[in-house]
Amino acid sequence: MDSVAGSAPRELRVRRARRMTREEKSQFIRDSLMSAAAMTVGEQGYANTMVSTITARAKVAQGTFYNYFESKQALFDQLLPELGKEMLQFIRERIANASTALEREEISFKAFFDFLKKHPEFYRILYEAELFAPTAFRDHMDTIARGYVRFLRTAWERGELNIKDESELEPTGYMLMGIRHYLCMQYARKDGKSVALPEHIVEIYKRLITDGIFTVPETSASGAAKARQSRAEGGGGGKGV
Amino acid sequence: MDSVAGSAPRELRVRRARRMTREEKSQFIRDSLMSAAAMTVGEQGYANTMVSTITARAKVAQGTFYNYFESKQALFDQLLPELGKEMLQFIRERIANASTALEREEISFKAFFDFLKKHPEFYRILYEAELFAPTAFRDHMDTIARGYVRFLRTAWERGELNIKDESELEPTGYMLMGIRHYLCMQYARKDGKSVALPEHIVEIYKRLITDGIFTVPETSASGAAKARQSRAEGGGGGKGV
Amino acid sequence: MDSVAGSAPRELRVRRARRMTREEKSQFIRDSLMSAAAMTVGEQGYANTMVSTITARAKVAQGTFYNYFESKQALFDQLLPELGKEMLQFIRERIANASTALEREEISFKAFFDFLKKHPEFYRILYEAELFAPTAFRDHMDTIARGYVRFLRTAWERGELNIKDESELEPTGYMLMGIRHYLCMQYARKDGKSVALPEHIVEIYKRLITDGIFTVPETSASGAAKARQSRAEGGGGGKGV
Amino acid sequence: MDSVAGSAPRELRVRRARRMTREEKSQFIRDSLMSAAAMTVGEQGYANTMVSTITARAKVAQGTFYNYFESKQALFDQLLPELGKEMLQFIRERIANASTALEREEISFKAFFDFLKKHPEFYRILYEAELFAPTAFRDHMDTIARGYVRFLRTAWERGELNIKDESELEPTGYMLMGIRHYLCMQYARKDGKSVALPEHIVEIYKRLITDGIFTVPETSASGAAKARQSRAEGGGGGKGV
DNA sequence: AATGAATGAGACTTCATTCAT
DNA sequence: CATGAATGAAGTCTCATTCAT
Repeated sequence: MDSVAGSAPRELRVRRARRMTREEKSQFIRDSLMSAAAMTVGEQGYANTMVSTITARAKVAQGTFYNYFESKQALFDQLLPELGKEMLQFIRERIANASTALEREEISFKAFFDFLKKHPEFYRILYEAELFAPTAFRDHMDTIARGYVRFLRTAWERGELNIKDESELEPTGYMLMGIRHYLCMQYARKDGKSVALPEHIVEIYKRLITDGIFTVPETSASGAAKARQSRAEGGGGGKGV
Repeated sequence: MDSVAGSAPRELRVRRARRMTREEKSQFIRDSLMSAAAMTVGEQGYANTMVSTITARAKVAQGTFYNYFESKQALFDQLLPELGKEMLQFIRERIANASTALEREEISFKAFFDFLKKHPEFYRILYEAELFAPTAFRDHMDTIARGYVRFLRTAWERGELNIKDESELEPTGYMLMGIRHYLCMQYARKDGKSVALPEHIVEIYKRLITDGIFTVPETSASGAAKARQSRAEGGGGGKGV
Repeated sequence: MDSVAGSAPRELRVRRARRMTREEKSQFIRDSLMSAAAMTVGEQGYANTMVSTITARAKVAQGTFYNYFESKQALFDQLLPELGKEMLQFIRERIANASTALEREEISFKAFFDFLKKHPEFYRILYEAELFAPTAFRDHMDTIARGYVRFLRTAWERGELNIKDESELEPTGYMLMGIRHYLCMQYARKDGKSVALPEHIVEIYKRLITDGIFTVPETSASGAAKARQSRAEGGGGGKGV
Repeated sequence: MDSVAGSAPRELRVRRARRMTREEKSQFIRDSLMSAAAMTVGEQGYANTMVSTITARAKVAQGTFYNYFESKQALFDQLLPELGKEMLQFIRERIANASTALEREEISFKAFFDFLKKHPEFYRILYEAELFAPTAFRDHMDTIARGYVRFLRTAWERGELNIKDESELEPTGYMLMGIRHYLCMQYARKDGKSVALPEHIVEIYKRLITDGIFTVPETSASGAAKARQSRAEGGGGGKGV
């Protein structure tokens, strides 16, 4: 399947239907079902997605569904993995030529939202999976987290990270994932549909992950605090001194 | 109601039932229903929570439910607001004597997880509400975000924040909310139940919000980058270089 | 009870409540319930009349209902008899000074519709009773029919009726009742509410009961036919010859 | 469908079930449901007819019901139209060779009761529809009334009617309908079941619609009155003078 | 394999009646 | 007696899954 929810050239395919081998046809139906399910879940959520809706959309009979999937749940369990793989591939291609860790994270961050724009259904498929396809959700989160850990470890070894211990890598990854989710929820959705993330949100994201948010209070009088203080002066923008 | 889902000393109360006035009894039943609903949603999620389960748990007849709530959905819509208010109160009491913004955020952060430990059902009630009580969810999120904005603005005016423009306050709030959610999801849940957040996670959280994660690359050669560089030297801990 | 559904001077009575004896109060509540039931049935029909609606309207508690009536059905069973008696009384007063049978029937006919205008709820109370208070309905119909039989017999003995045998009296009564019902249904109802019967309908009614509808065909060549023929000529109005 | 409520040779059909095509089977089930509903409504009334009763009687699962009808109400709304059409067809066939208007009305009148004997359930289906399928009821009544108007107009144009103005046609139709209903109610029902209408009732009906009931009093001294007087003498049967 | 109708468990909700105060 | 909340039986409808063709 090229794309779970891709609005593939159905007509073309249908016209060729006669020439399809048995296996091709079988594959085509499976894809149709997955695609129909993805679109429906994207629009209505898992809870409101009925087998009858999926099959109607895929233009097959209800019974056919059960020739391809054990149950509705079985399909749900495959939805996120398939689309998730696509997403990872999509992002991977973008970050290929990033030089620094920060740059890479920025590209990845943007790519995520670009993917979402291309696959608006992904938002619900992903975030509702915690409830309706918990295993798939866990796997996906693990995969993403592992990816982060790998990436962060490399960066850390190059001194590009404010991190002391290896054990901080995973939590850091989850924090970044949480940020992504919430910025997505708040700034990349409109009337239940995915839209592009405003550019300035990207900037704010960048600042958080580079500069943090809070300045360390004077009282601690640490070297770090001093450095931060100087940074605040240099960077300007602080309201008072 | 002391607590929506408080596993109050039911037996004791029941024994006193005879002395309850009508109004007290009415209040008691409403509380029982809310409490039963909260517990059930906390354990099974909104989707698997049936009126019959709630009433069985509250030890009343099914019909009684509808003397107190218009519909199952009506109760669902009240679940998060009630518990959410409690949570806010709980946190507010803790942050009363925080001096700096950072300290305040830390206390608030910890308090959230303490509340969760006390009310393990809150996790699902809160995060599944996006699906099953969308209005309540939105309201809650707005409330929290507004709280953050207020708090952050004050901090910002005191120069305790790395923020240039007021418009960054809200996104910043959402990012912090996202972090909280994901740390909660990953580190404060065990077998579907809420557990305490490990102490070291708090530390990592603190670092992120103060120092950020990534160091700015040399190439940009900005003042901020320099400062950061010096900080990295002073603070030590960077593995490489 | 002066009137089942009479919009009696409630306020007045309430003001006097303190002076009511126990029995008066009891009577007042019963009347209120009957009245509330009558209005509700008149507006919504028996099927949609709930005990809670009745008691709310009568401004008493639900439980009070069962101090006055065995069950909802028991009240339903009394509704038609009470209002039916009123109707009969109302009509009886009007026909007191009719001289001929025809005149009497006309007055009675008109009085029925006048009563209906005064008690719009009577339509449903009466005609839905066939379903929801069958015994009361049967009794009512029997009563009306007996009244007709008595009246018709007298008229017949005076030679004012085209009837050969006593056994025709009852069916004749029922036919008149059916006519009344259907003219009522079709011409004295507007948007589910009772309205006045147009005057010309009364005229048509009169003609039917005096002249019949159909002229007897020539072929029978009976004396009656001849007479009728002459009547047709005299009365004019036949379109052709 | 041959007949909505026809107690068709089910067993025979079932034995043939294997040979039924899908469409036939589908039609068979729909018929079974309609038939079961008709019988049940005929016996118990709309109010006491439950989906479970219908499906049990039709020997299908409850869910099957909803493959054929949107809701219970939807079926109710179709019950009268379907059976009503049958009734009209039944009557139409009978009146084909009536020569005079009076004869035609007599045949139609009798045919109605014959139909009722064949379809005892029709009584409740028809007359309870005013409450439980109001639109269908109104439509049916309109149809019947229009039929009457058409028929009466023709008769009137041939001079077979005692009517002066076209506007009297419709009310006349309704009066005849009302008579039919009440004679049916009183004389063609026994223990809630439809039975044949006694022959002498037909005679009484005929007299009413030809001769009317009341004789016009002398005082008016009109030609019509005189004619009627002579008729009364000629026809004999008046009890005395 | 495709079809699409049949199945039936199970959820929500209503409301007459009961009952403790 | 009045109150009004509690009760629970009963009914409608949904939809995942099965099954005969």
